[in-house]
Amino acid sequence: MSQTVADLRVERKPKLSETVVAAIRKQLLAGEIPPGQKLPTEGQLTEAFGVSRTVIREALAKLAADGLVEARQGAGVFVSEHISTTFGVLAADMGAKDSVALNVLEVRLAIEIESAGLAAIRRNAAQEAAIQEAFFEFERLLLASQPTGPADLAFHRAIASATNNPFYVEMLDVLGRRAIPCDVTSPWSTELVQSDEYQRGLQREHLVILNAISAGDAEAAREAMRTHLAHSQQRYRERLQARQAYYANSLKAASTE
Amino acid sequence: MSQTVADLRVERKPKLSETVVAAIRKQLLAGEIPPGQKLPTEGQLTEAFGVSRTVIREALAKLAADGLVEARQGAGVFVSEHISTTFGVLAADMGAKDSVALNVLEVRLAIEIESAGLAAIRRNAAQEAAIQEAFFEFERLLLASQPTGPADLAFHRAIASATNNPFYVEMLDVLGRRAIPCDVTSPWSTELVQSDEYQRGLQREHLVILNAISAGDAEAAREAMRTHLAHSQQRYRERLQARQAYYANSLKAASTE
DNA sequence: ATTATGTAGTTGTATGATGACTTTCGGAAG
DNA sequence: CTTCCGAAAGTCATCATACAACTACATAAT
Repeated sequence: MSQTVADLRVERKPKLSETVVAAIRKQLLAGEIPPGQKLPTEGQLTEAFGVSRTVIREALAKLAADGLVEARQGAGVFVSEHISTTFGVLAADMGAKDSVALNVLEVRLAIEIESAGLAAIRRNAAQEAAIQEAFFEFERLLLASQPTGPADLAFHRAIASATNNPFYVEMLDVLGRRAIPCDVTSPWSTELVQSDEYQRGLQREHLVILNAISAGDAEAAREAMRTHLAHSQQRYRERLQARQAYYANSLKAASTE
Repeated sequence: MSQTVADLRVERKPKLSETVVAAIRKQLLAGEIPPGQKLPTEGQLTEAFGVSRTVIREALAKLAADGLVEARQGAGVFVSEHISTTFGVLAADMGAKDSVALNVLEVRLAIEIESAGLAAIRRNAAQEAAIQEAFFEFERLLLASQPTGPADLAFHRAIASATNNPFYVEMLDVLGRRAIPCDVTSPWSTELVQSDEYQRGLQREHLVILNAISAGDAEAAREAMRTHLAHSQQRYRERLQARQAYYANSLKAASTE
């Protein structure tokens, strides 16, 4: 049997509750609702999201399982105390400075290396499918010459999700917002970032990670992720130097003019 | 009688779905349904447990969130393949808070492993001395039969500091506040934690880490830290179970009174 | 002022129905 | 006989509604 072809056919089914979970989680991590405060009632959320109360309840149950919120019968659903404060402080500290960005990237490296190893051990079929889907989405965008940044982020996020430890995802969300290797919105994102060769290299590294996770080899997955992020670090440094050189040149050009 | 103080006890309202979750989880742990196999349908479970489908669905959603099962629309609910490695099996009877603590501890594990590796490479003389100092301080306190918790924390903190990346220290502070393996202030910190043999084991593991960092061997440092924290995880689980047993006993004693 | 009580609001549970998807099985075509 | 196709049954996902249990707050009674 040729299962290779069948493996490529991975169509994911996003459950409604999952999208609601993602939306609410985003708001909670952004600190839009202070800890200890009461969330909107299930009825209000039902109207806001345009889904039935069943979906809302399932989403809230998932968030409660993750420890982000806790429901009290008759009173309401409340934001847990410890979570938001934990990550809110970190997020506040991370300014837009590049020196900070490099350090943050290094912390993110630690998180992702371990999450890759755990994902290799704990992933289930659906989670593995999600990782594959992100990989092929990257491939598709690359062939279509479209920005691949979101797919790259989705790839790493799917891996974190496959650890079945919600904190890895939250950490990645908080850290990733500051230091994304493929941030195409950055002002100094020149053709270097979007070059085909550059992104091909990314995909090669992604493939090694994907294979290791699929094979359930934690050690190999960690090592693959380590080299991948180490390379990302290197590329990031090069881009910083390139920008620095650019400024230096423009400065010199201005002085000679 | 002043029941207000006694309200702190674990007289929470057990939701029906939680009961069902515990029952199914126990069956899964017992291996009554082999991995990859299909669970009874929601309808069958409603009859078996005598509750509504709402409760069954919520219970299954919680189990799916823990990574124990996965539901495929139109097909059924199946036992996940990699059960033994997830935290779900540990969270059998413990509350949500303990489960969160274990997850946080796992994230801290990722941070510390990498920080050990970086410390081995980047440490300067003063930082290496600080690590050694913390190590010997632990030794001194141990011989003096005094609490070693602070020294243990200082040891890990010195390593994080030796990475020359301030975020590692900050990260450790934030996470450590939640789940400190050597929290002597905990009510369930019995003689198990303070036993000489227990702390001797800690020191042996510390020594391996210290040697690797001094030798500048990043790989060895990471591996040593990994085993150290993995053991800490194991000890933490045992203490949670011990506390659980303690509460069960006190409850039984209260009922016979 | 304090206590008791009621009332509205919220979450927890039950029930029924419908849509979407998967599997299975039988029949038709080759 | 084998292969392909489609109908049908089984199952989860979602929706809608209703009631029960509980909480918080306002109100009334002492």
